Amino acid sequence: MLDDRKLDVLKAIVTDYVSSREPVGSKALVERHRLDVSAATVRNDMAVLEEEGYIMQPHTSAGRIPTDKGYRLFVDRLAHIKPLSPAERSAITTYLNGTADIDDLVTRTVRLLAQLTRQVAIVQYPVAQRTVVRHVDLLLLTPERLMVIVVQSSGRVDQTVIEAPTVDEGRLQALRNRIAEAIIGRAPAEAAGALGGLVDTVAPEDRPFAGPVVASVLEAIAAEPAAHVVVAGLPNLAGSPTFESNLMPLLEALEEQVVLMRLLGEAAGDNVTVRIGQENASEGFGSASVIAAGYGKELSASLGVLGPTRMDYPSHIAAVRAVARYVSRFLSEG
Amino acid sequence: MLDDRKLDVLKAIVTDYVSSREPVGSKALVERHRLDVSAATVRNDMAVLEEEGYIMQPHTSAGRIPTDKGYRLFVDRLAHIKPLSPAERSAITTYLNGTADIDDLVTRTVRLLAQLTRQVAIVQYPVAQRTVVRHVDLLLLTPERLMVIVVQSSGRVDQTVIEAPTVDEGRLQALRNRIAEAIIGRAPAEAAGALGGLVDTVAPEDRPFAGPVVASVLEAIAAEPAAHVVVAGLPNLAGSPTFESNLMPLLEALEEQVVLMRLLGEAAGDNVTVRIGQENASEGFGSASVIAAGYGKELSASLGVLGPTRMDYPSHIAAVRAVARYVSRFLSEG
DNA sequence: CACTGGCACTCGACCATCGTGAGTGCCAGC
DNA sequence: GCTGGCACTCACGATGGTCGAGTGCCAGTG
Repeated sequence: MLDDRKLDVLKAIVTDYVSSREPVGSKALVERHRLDVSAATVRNDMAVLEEEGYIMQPHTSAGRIPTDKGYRLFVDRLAHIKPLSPAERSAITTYLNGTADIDDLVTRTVRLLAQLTRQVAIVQYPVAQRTVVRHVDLLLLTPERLMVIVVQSSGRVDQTVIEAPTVDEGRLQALRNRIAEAIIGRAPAEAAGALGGLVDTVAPEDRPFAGPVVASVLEAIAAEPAAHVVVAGLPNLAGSPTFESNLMPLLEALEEQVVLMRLLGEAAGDNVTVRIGQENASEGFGSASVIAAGYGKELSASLGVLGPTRMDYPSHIAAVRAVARYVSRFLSEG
Repeated sequence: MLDDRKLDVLKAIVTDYVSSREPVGSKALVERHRLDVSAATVRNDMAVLEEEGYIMQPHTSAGRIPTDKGYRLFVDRLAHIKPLSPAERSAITTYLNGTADIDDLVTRTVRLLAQLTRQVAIVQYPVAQRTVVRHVDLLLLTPERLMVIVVQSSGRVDQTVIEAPTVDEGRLQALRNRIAEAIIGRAPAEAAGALGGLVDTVAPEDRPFAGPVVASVLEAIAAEPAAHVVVAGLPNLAGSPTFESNLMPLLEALEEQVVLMRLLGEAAGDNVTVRIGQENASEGFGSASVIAAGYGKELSASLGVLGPTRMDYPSHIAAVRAVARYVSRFLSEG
């Protein structure tokens, strides 16, 4: 159905359209690519490609532009991932070296991606896959207020201030020790179970303060770390004529954490996934593509870039993959 | 120079232009406002106002629009702050009630402001004005790694994991107690001073691990909490023709924390400050106005909204002030 | 049979022209 | 000092015509 030359034509159309942003015609095509056939022949091929739904005309007597299906074929079979330039490679290392903590890492990563691809970058905060409770502290702030601190192996620290009836330091520490004994070294789910019966076993006179304390510990280990997402490179949207016309709904969507999460989707390992145009589950992203990859291992999540369907897939796929790998290495090395 | 009627005319021009977004002419003015004079008279007044630099014509034979100077006069002398509607008032309370922590408070506040004003909202994370060290904990994770936890009265918790030579629990706790004694209840600056000489007084054999521990405590209390700023309501920019033409530099600027901080400026107490057009220090915000207010007391910072110079000052000033006050109350009540 | 050159046709982009009307400044009169 | 009247200006939108890139089709050729 599609012989090699037709595939070449499609490939040429995609690359030309991506770089010129304008519908590409048969004549320009034979000039810019060594196709070794005449424009008329290319026209015939284009007619077939159009019939099959890989390309389309924005209006009669204009050049052709790729459809979602065309891009898909291009990404799956025609594009070979373009290795990063040395400059880009070194940008990644210099940008990420000297990272202080997770917050910093995420911030730097999202900026890096936005800069490398000149698209909108999206990075999800890594969430711990396995974590255990490592430390519990009860701390008298004032006679009526105490702070509950729970530290997990993931590095997560929850602290809550609660009101509680007056209690002396000794009984407080006794309670702390009992709680610590029950949950330290355990995963949140187990720990919650172990805490369940604990209140019943404390002396009745201690229950008024033990109750709230245990409750807040439970809350700390139960609370799903809010899956958090950060975005950078929004200015790059404004440069793209594709989006400029109706920026508003897009910007709106990009302020919604939920939408962003869905866009990144599930990413397994550091495989790069590409979602083109209508393939995106979310409303309003019909003319956008997302290139995403997972990163990290025990601490893991997704990152990616979003741009117009007319984007430079070979380069951007390489960039996303490289950044994901680098961040993974960074996380596992501490 | 400017009699009452001229001021009335200016006021009418500002309000009409804000609501209609179109240059306003003399005829429309007398029709929509009870000025009790003819259009010709208004034209004379407008000529004076233009001469004085309060209004201008985008082109000959078009209506007039206010200049920065005109808006300034309007804000300072003509506008009376419009009380919030009951709906808005209740929106504030329902939106902010049920706030869990500082993070949550900031996120909700910025969204609330964006929604109330339909402009870009900017909220700075509150930073502690006065804080004292409240708690120090040294925690053996593995024989070679220990976690240092420092809690300050601001609610801030720093935890760091450091590598240290093997040490037993007893000597570790002894060190903890000495550190605690030296710094608990003190402000960071004093505490740092008190810690300075401490290493010299520990037994020489303990120094290998005492050194790093003290260093990390110092770091925890020294580190300025990064002044952090969040933004919401960017979609509202896209709706405004003022900005739509050159969105890109604006979006770029709004991704820079430093720029945002400068835009909010120093806000004293909960006084509302208004910066109109060129009054903004930052480049590229010549056609934008910022309404900002401080909030909070011990924990304090600034918040505000950014929009086109052509914005509804009376309402937005009211909204910013109300939100700032509400958030302040929220913070002081715990 | 696939490819090519030629040709008529289509249709959006671009440009110049022109009428319209809102809005102005000025002036004489009340 | 205010008003009505009047001539003038100029952005805006509609109209229409030209231009050219690009197409589809067809007959001819190796």
